[in-house]
Amino acid sequence: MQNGSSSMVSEVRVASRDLVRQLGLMNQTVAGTDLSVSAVHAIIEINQTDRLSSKDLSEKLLLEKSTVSRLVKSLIKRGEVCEMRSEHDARVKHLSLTPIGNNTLQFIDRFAEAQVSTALDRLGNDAQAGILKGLQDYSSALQPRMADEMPDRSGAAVTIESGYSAPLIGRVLEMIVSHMNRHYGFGSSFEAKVATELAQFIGRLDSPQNSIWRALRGDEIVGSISIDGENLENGQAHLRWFVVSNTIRGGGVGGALLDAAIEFCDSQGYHECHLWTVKGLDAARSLYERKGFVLAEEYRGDQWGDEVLEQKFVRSVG
Amino acid sequence: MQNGSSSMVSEVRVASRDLVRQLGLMNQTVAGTDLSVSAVHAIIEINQTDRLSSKDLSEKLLLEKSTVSRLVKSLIKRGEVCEMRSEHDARVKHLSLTPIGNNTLQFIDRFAEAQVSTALDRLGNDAQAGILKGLQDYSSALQPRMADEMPDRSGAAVTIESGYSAPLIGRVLEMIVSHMNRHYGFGSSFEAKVATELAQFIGRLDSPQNSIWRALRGDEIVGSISIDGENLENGQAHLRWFVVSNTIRGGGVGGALLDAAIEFCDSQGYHECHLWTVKGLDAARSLYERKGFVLAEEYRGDQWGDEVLEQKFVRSVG
DNA sequence: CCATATAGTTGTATTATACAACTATATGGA
DNA sequence: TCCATATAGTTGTATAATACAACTATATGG
Repeated sequence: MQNGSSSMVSEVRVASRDLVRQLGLMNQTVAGTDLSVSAVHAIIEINQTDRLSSKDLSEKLLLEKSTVSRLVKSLIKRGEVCEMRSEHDARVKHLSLTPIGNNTLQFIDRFAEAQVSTALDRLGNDAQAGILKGLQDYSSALQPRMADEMPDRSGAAVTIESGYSAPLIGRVLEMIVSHMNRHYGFGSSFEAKVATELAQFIGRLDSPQNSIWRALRGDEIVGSISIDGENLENGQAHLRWFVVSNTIRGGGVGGALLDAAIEFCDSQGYHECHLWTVKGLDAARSLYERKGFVLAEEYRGDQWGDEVLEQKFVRSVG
Repeated sequence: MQNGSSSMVSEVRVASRDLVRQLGLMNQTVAGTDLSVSAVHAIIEINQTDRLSSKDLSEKLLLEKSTVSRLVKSLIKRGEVCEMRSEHDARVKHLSLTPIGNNTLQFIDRFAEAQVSTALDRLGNDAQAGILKGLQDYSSALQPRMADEMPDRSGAAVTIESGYSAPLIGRVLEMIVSHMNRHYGFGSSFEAKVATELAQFIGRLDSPQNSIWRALRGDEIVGSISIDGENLENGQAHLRWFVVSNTIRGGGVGGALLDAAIEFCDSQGYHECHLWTVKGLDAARSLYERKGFVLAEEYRGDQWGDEVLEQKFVRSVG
């Protein structure tokens, strides 16, 4: 497992910050227009995709749907965009640019093209190609990858088993703690806390309210998830210690673990299943939301040691 | 003069947009925090520079001073930043991070480092280096360059002369029209308009209210500027047709032309000098502001043909 | 000494983002 | 077929950010 070197990472960050400033991304208006970044992106996307809906736009811009709804409304008011109700689904509206919107798009294109080509003209062809490749590699590498969307490089089959097998506690600790240490600097007190609670939980596995699953690649434990039915109020399950090894890419391991946990909750008749995570783990969030979890709360908390921005997700049954 | 190819430019733009979205730059909060992009940048800068003032910060972030003042005020209120009045200048306050601010900085660093290294780890060392170099090249190439800050590649001396010499109208037209065509798509009607007005103005050069200057490199006209004293109200001069050739880099040609025009205005007793420009020409804007021009108005206008976002700058004497 | 410049603050206006609740329409299982 | 639930989009609400302009306090140089 190779890490980008600390100096390389720092320098990428410096360059990224510089780009943000040069491109005016902190300013209220961009591209020589009186439009925001989001509005400029929206206009470009609306032009590029036939029959684009607000939902599509929200997904492309990675913005919340109400934000997009208001953005579209504002652009319609300016005369830049018009909408037409879909013939197939009366809820959906297809967005397109008006002639005014097309004028604005042309202006934006000229402005941006001039800006970029002015920059590129200062450099030779090799450097230009390097810029393009670097930007493309970086942006695609930044894409959140859901565990079950990436091809498994090892090619070995992974199975999901319920119950304990050695060295489950150690493996779970290793995977969780190395991740949290790397991302949040959590150290020994964090690991001690998790170990104590997990060990205590394993001692409670004989209770039908609790269960644990492990993902196995051969004999190797590469993932785990637990449902603790004794930790919250009656009728509420606590999804805990959900982790997939960094060596796993794809194969749907995370999704399968989550499915197993959810099926257990439903068959046990839990009304709700709660989990806590740290803001920013977008891949995990996507997976939770796909499985019916909804963000219930967000706060600064220290349940994992140091203070982080915590999110609580809840999946409710009826 | 080589242009970045149209396809190359488009692809750089696509990748840039994608980066904006992946990095969450359109979102209200970033880096797993409840802070804005600007606040995160501010915290990082305050940590990096001893005795940083608000003015310094405003220059680094490329944000307006009142925005920075409020941003700092907000961070102080949150307990992240403290300020200390300078011993040398009672107006200046030096900013530093509090222990709370340092905690936040550490969180941001970990978050960003994990994000970047997660992305970089997906790629080999060559691609990582390519990303870094591409980002660095692009951001530095995007830096606005003032004409008089860039070394003159030709090495030949440029002189400023007043009055007309052939083919002044043609050269001014060529420089202005190719620039505006490239940046804004202005075409034949624009050129006809400029030619008519410039030719008419040359016919008015015998009036002591008007004057024109040209920058000469040998016999070649590489820049020009005009003051039209009959175009606005009494006491107001109209600075028109200011242009420097793309082949000129540095040598202070733009500044020298502007100085000549300003000296003329002052000696003629004009109370004000007005000029119009297009929003987004940051290099020109810097130069104007350095010479005492102040943004007076900004609006959508079409004085140059197609509709653009126009800015009017005014330099007042007493 | 004083007109002017400068660093920073405040007045004012506008706008953008997101959580939550709501409305209208679609869907699929009983 | 019906109805509980899901979905696309809108609105309520709150908060915060950005910038032009005017102001206050301090510095500067003729």
